[in-house]
Amino acid sequence: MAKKDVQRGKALEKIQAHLLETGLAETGVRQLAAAANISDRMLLYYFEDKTDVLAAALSSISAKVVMTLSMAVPSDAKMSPAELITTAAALTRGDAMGPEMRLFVECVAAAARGEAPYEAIAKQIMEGFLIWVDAHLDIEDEGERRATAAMLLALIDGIALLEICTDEARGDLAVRGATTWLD
Amino acid sequence: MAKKDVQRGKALEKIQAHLLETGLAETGVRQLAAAANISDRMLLYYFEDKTDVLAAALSSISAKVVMTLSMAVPSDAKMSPAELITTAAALTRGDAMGPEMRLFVECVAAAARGEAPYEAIAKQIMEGFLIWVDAHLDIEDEGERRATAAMLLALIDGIALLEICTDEARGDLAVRGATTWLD
DNA sequence: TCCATTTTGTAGCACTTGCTACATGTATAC
DNA sequence: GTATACATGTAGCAAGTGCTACAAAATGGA
Repeated sequence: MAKKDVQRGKALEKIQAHLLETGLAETGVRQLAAAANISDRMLLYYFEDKTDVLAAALSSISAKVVMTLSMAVPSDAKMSPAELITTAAALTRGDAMGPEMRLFVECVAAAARGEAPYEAIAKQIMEGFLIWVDAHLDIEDEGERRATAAMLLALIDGIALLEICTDEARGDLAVRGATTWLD
Repeated sequence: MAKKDVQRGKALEKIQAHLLETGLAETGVRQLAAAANISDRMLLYYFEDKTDVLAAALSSISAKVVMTLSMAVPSDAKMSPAELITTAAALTRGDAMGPEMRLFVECVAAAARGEAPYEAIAKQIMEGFLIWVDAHLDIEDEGERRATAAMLLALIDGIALLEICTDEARGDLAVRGATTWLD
């Protein structure tokens, strides 16, 4: 029994790396199994079914994202919207979390069409982000803070979207625009 | 020859409606054909292949989106960022353009994984939006206007994303946050 | 009318999909 | 050692994929 769990864990890690590399394009059981260096037969021995594999992998990635965010900034740090956007942009853009953001967008899209594990995952990441933003906003009034947090979250996600289908320069531009206006 | 084109046009319109209803979830040739009330054999008689069908349908939808945007606002109207966000939110959210926005997000996600017709379409819609935003921004300095436009575009897209995977209330909140800060 | 072209249906191919039945190997408990 | 549970390979199924070959029908021009 122990061995199964260990092997399952190893497979899961390789599959996470695979998803971060290739997105949701290659998520067939045979492809996932190949990424984990095992047979599809074994993949479905370690996991209930394909949905179970994806849910586990994506959930783990989402947890790491939230962890990364909270580790990167002292938990009691409070910032202005402009500072927060700058910080968030530095974290989410570029190589560090770029793949995660792309994967996240694909999850949202998959969630939009109601596919099985994606809806929950997309929501999970979104909420995690929102809590992080809210927690570091230097705004007393709760109503205003929540509205600002929602706006900043949308902005961060939107910049990711913008970069996916145009280029990095557009992202830079958007960040610059945000910092000037949100000061 | 004429008949083929006419039938092709009819099929195309039904397929557009189908895509707006169901997103990119049901894009098999048989499913697209069913949506157009023809046999798959005929669909591939009217169009080169599946990619051709989707490219034609999505391209047409994207053109309509751009048209809707430009029709909704006088071409010489200039607005502050806050006014523009309010206007854009009113247009893109809700029943009027909601389906289009959802479809757009799915296109971006598909583009992220490099699938055939989606990359071009996503870019096309994004650029159309950007031009529209830029054209109605009441900002003299070109550099500042372009940065602000990119930021607003990201914000609009981000709000769409936010609404897809949480709910409408979050979108409201984000719009409120945006209008207070961008004034 | 006859011929050529366009339009349409039937059937199917080669491939991928998620998943499973069955058998065999291997380790562990007694 | 033998029984029992776990682990893993081989093979394959039923359904779905995009697409096409072939032939019959409809259409139009001479």
